Amino acid sequence: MRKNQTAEVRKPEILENYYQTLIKEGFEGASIGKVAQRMGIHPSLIIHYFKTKANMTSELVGLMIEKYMAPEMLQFNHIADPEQRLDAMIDIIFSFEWSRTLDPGLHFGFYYLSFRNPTIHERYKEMMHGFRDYLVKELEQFQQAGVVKTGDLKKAADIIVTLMEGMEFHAYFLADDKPFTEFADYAKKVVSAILKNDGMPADTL
Amino acid sequence: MRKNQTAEVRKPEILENYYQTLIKEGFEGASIGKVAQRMGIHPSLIIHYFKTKANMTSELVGLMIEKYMAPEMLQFNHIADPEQRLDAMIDIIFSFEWSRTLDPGLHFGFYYLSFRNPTIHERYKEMMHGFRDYLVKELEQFQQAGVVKTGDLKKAADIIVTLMEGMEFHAYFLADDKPFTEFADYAKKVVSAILKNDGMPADTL
DNA sequence: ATAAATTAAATGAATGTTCAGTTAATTTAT
DNA sequence: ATAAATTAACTGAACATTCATTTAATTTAT
Repeated sequence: MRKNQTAEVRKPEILENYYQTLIKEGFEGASIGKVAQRMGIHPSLIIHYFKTKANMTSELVGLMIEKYMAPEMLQFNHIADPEQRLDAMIDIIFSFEWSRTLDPGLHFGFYYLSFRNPTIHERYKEMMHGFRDYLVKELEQFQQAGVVKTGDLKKAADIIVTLMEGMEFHAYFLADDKPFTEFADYAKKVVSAILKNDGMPADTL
Repeated sequence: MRKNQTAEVRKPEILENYYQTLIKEGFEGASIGKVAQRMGIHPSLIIHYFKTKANMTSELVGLMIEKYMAPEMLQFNHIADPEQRLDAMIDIIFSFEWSRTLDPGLHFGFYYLSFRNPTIHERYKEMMHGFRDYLVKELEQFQQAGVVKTGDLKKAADIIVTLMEGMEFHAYFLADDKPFTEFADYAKKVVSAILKNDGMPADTL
């Protein structure tokens, strides 16, 4: 058996296998031993790199944030017309594919973990804030272009993120056999109405 | 020495202590031993009543659903004016107190559990459907009274439940130090606009 | 007396972590 | 350029715990 892998290669490799193990076994079922088994290495090697399981979990969140924050999907600079561009953005945010950027099961798992693990709570907050702030920045441009008319961009962005996260909840607990798009389309209409302010009185707050 | 209790008393007593242990220790930390210790009884007594830990967890969800489905808060038959009654209902659903009917940490925990435990998934789905259907029924009355003008009551109810659940997410990941009511008020405006249909184009779906 | 409530003791499996030692790669000194 | 020194990757075995569960015995209420 040969060795040779630098830490730079091994650590992400372990994290990737941890991620897959978490998807397969859940947080209760995912152990260092199983990750090691899956990789054909010794459990203590994982400890060697991460010291503790908690560290490894924390570093995994870091990796996930990177993935989440490099949104290849969210690129529509090729669309010239502002309204079309706005619609394209909303389309993507409420698309099935976008909702599956992260494994929904794990996503909920980390939510829950946040309630007892301050480090993960902080990291997840950063992730959500990052996306919200990105939205606000985008909305500002749409506002200048006259497409977005609502006044409180931050609250509008908050509603978008909240509804976006709610899509997964809805799909899992309320949608039954209905396709994802059905309710997502409705949510998109709501968001459009808020942003474009078609008699939407949300500004009269 | 401790007194003998009948199963009818013991079982809910154990479930209540399991609930509290879950809040304190989380799903990873809550063991039969800790529940027993907390009650001053022997761990095997818990097994005697529930056979397995999974059974106990499943029965706990049943108890929680009962609590959730007997909403003492949601009683406003004393309000005669339909619009005032509708507003009162929305006020309660988006209130801090309502959001804390169940411990939010546990709530998320059971969400996550649902992804790997079909029984709990089914029960939680029932719970959510139950609340959604209750809302639809209420909305029908408001519709007949002319207060609610939107056409698709089911989708409207879905949005309400989704936003309601989203409130907890928002409070925990986006709100920072802002009071719960600030964003909740905004969400209420959105919901009102959807229901009362002030130029809200969600119906043109 | 009998059945249910409760405890006692024990089991086996799985866990994260430690520690000592081995092997390969890299750096340093000559 | 090469041997020695050092660092890093890696393994193996053992650890101390904790866990859910089983079986058997004992207490208590009726």
